[in-house]
Amino acid sequence: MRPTIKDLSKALGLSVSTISKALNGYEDVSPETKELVIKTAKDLGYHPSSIARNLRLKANDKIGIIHPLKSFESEVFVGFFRGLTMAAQKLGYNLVLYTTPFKQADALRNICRSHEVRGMILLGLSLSGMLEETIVILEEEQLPFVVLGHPVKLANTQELNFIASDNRSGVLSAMQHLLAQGHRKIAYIGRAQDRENNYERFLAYQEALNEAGISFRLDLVVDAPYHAYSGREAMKKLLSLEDLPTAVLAFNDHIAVDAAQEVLEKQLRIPQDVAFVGFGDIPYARMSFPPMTTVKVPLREMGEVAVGVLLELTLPPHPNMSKTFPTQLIIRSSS
Amino acid sequence: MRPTIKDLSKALGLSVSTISKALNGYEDVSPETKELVIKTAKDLGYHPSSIARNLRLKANDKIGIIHPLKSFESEVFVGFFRGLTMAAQKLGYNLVLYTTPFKQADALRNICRSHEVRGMILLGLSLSGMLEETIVILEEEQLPFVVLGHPVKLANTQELNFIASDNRSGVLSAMQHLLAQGHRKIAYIGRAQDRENNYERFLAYQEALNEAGISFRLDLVVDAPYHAYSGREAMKKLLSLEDLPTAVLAFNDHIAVDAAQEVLEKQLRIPQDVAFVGFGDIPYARMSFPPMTTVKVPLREMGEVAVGVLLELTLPPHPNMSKTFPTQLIIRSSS
DNA sequence: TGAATGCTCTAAATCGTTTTAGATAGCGCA
DNA sequence: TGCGCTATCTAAAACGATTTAGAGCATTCA
Repeated sequence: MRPTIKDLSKALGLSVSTISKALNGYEDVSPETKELVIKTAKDLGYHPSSIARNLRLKANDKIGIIHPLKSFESEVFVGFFRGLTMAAQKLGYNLVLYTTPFKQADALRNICRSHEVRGMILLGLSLSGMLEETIVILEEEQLPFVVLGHPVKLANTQELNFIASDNRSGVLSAMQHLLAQGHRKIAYIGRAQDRENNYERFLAYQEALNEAGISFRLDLVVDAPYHAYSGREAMKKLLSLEDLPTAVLAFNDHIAVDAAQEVLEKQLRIPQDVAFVGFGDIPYARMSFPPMTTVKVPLREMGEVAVGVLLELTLPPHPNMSKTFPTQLIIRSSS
Repeated sequence: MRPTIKDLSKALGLSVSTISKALNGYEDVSPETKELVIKTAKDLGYHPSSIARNLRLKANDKIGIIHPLKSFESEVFVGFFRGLTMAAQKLGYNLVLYTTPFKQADALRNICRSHEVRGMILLGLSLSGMLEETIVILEEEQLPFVVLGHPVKLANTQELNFIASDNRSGVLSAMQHLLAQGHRKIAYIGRAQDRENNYERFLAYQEALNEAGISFRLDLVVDAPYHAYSGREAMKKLLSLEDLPTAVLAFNDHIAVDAAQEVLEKQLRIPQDVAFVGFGDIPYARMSFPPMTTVKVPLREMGEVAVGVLLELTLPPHPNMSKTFPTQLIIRSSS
């Protein structure tokens, strides 16, 4: 069995409290004792039990992440994770992954009350419809949390803290890029009916068309559900039109790269026949052929900031700390 | 403040121990009392503190993962994470991410002794040279662990448990595929000097050449260090040779796709001028252009099995449980 | 000399559970 | 009536730390 503070106390003939104080830098321990305790602790290989400490202090060095099972399917989420781990590592915290769906409905309450994490970061819950439910519980339990990845505006809740990208300006810059190249028939592949990122990007697409005096064509908007081949399927629909688009703006890079594949296989050229712009700048946007023009979203930075904001939330007072990150158009050879 | 078991005890006029027993299905509590306690617990929103339980029971529902900061850069690791989260979720465990490098050298000892995880899964530590050091500590602390992703054979340690892919048969099948197409000048891009996966794959490459009666050409082997563009750089070297290779076997898909890009930009055709085979079958092997022929490694399954093996290790006795997973050649249009 | 002060140290409570050992009461039976 | 048995409940210790309140002792000052 590993030595506890009691073993150390016995070994030195000192009280448990003196040991604890010596180890935690209290003033009322003589320098000699302090030194002796530290040395003996090292010799015996003593390390305090973080579980016991947490119980006593109601504190901990962990940050929870609530995320759906499929998080690791998406390069975007992986980008967030990159930032989350970096920030956590830098600040001395560890990440605990709580993968939804939870077994029981109140497993989350359990976690909240057990003081095992300092707060929660919510990732990708909106797709599975878990977001609202989760937020209600977290607010009731008064556990700080941050929503990472998209804007969120809910009725019946306090003001929420979220970390999102500036979808509007991102799409506008992408559209301006395409418009400047003379494109007038620009298709959009992505969900139009959803909320959050989907909605904001689609809205901005329409706004850009409007601004340019181009009338919106419903047949140039194709829905792309969340699965691996939705880009190709959408592109097939677009290529079957009478009046073909000359450019495609996709909701994300994954869809864009997938759609581009379909175009290449049909022996069409990119960007001469169809130009492409994605969204996100995931690593493979650059690895794809041709390299994909895209709107860069600072995924890693957003993850890092999420951790920072969460930790600030743990120290009241905390005004709303939502942050929207600027995006940047990265022009590659697909457009 | 959240209700504790004491609050419940006061509210019901029953002793703390009765509450605890009622909630934990003991036999010496009357059915009526049991029902009442459960109902009241629900009404008051009582949930036991997992921290306190863990302290008392010296148990927990967490599995630790020690991994380098750059894990999320690699699709291979992300594939492992996919399996890890799936298995953990299914079995009711949560994952705790310990991102190396640790602050202090003995932070790991700390974790081991605090009983905060049931065991550790080691991911990608060999690259940073942390593997041996970590293993020594884990063995000293007697915390069960599993190495995921590559074979490992260390001196001075007990027999280790690892989860790896069958590199040899994977490379042999890839080489047979290329040889069957008549390729004789097959290049290899990857690290030849390293241990583990690198070494095994390179060895199998040589073995296949040997078997086919083709003499090994040193100029057809190009080192590819671990960074984003190493595939392109290696390919540049290969394309500057007098006697060009007609096929390329890459250490992994990332390198293969990157190298293929270079070929395409030089206006060469794939697979007519140069055929490609990767290793791993990460998602973008299929998304790349042209879709990449590759050796599929069951990343997700390996992650799942790692969790299973680790949990078995926590219940003695445990013989060596290393597992090597079969691979599968997936032929796409790059070859 | 006596009181006050300062320096170390310790006892004991506490965090929220689980579990062992024992208490109490009711009941049947001789 | 008294004994033993069963069914139900409780007291208290334990897990491993931190922290408050106070004890003991030497020194200093009036």
